[in-house]
Amino acid sequence: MAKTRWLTASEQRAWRAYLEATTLLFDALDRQLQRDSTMPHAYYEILVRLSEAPGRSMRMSELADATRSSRSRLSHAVARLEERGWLQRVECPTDKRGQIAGLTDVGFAALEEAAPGHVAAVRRHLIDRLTPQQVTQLERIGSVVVAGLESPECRAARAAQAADSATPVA
Amino acid sequence: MAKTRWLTASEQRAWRAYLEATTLLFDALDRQLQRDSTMPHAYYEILVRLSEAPGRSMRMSELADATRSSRSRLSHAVARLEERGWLQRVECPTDKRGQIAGLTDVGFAALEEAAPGHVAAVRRHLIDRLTPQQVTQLERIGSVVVAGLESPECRAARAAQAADSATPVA
DNA sequence: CGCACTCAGTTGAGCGCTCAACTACGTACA
DNA sequence: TGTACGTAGTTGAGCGCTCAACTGAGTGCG
Repeated sequence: MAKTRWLTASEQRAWRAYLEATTLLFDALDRQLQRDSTMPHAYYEILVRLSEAPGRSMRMSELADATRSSRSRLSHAVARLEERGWLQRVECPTDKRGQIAGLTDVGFAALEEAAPGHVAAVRRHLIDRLTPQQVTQLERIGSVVVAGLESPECRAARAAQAADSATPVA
Repeated sequence: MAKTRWLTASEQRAWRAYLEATTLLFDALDRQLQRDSTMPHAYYEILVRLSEAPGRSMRMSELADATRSSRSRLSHAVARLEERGWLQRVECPTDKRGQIAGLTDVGFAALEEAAPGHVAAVRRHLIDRLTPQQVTQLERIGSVVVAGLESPECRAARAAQAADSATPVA
């Protein structure tokens, strides 16, 4: 193991600014959605992705990938959303292991009601505070980071838990 | 209520890239810390702030501000950390309402052991993927957002819950 | 002083998330 | 065809966080 490369002063300023901004921002957005629309942000994301999908429905694993969610998280979340009547699960006709989650009309209405307030909050706290250049910079930075975390070695690391337990002795 | 100003295409790309990057990144960092050092990132932050404070100790509310945490969250977290023997709470001599949280030697040792792996992960997934210009851009963007969310009206909104319940009739 | 108000911090219920284990179906290959 | 492995999704225990309510100490003012 090599000697630790600590962050330089400017790297640390950047990391902390990003960390604090994100903590405050996500907390604020979650609070707004929970207060005005009784859902956490993760649920909102699920509704958005489904609303954009053809037939307003998707396979569970596609939906998990689209929302950057673990399968377990999605499974719990969809169960709760189904209890509310916002989603519905049906079996996949071509693969009996599969489930297809579909947005109901009630769920779509809930999304339509939640969206304006949420978008306003995203603007107020983030987008409208940035210059157009900064908006572009943020997109580039985000894309680079996503690409890195989606690379084969990282996906493997995320699945490692499963791999470990599936390899009892060697 | 004015008509909703939806995000433009480029704003939406930026917001989603940032959102996805942050979701993946924070999940990865949390997993790494939990796996290698048995603590969530929020606990790590508490240890870091205390380790940097004079006497390795701070008032609870200062610590809450420094970590961008709610008082409730901090209170729960400090209780858990105290159970592990990493922190210790003592009464404030000048204000009997106050508590001072101090890092123990065991807690400091836990931080020293966790830090290299965590910093390496921050580098691997974020800092080392960015150009020096992007590091600077990220700092500027983060600072602007933090400033906005720390402004009077936003602090008020965060405290509104307390204010509401403290005003039974009006 | 006495009373109302504010501030510091804690508490417990409820909920979403993680982890690990599990079921059940699909696939490859001898 | 059988067996071993991979894939899709679910489940429950445990834990951290939020919200609201609470205790108890400081503060302002008649």
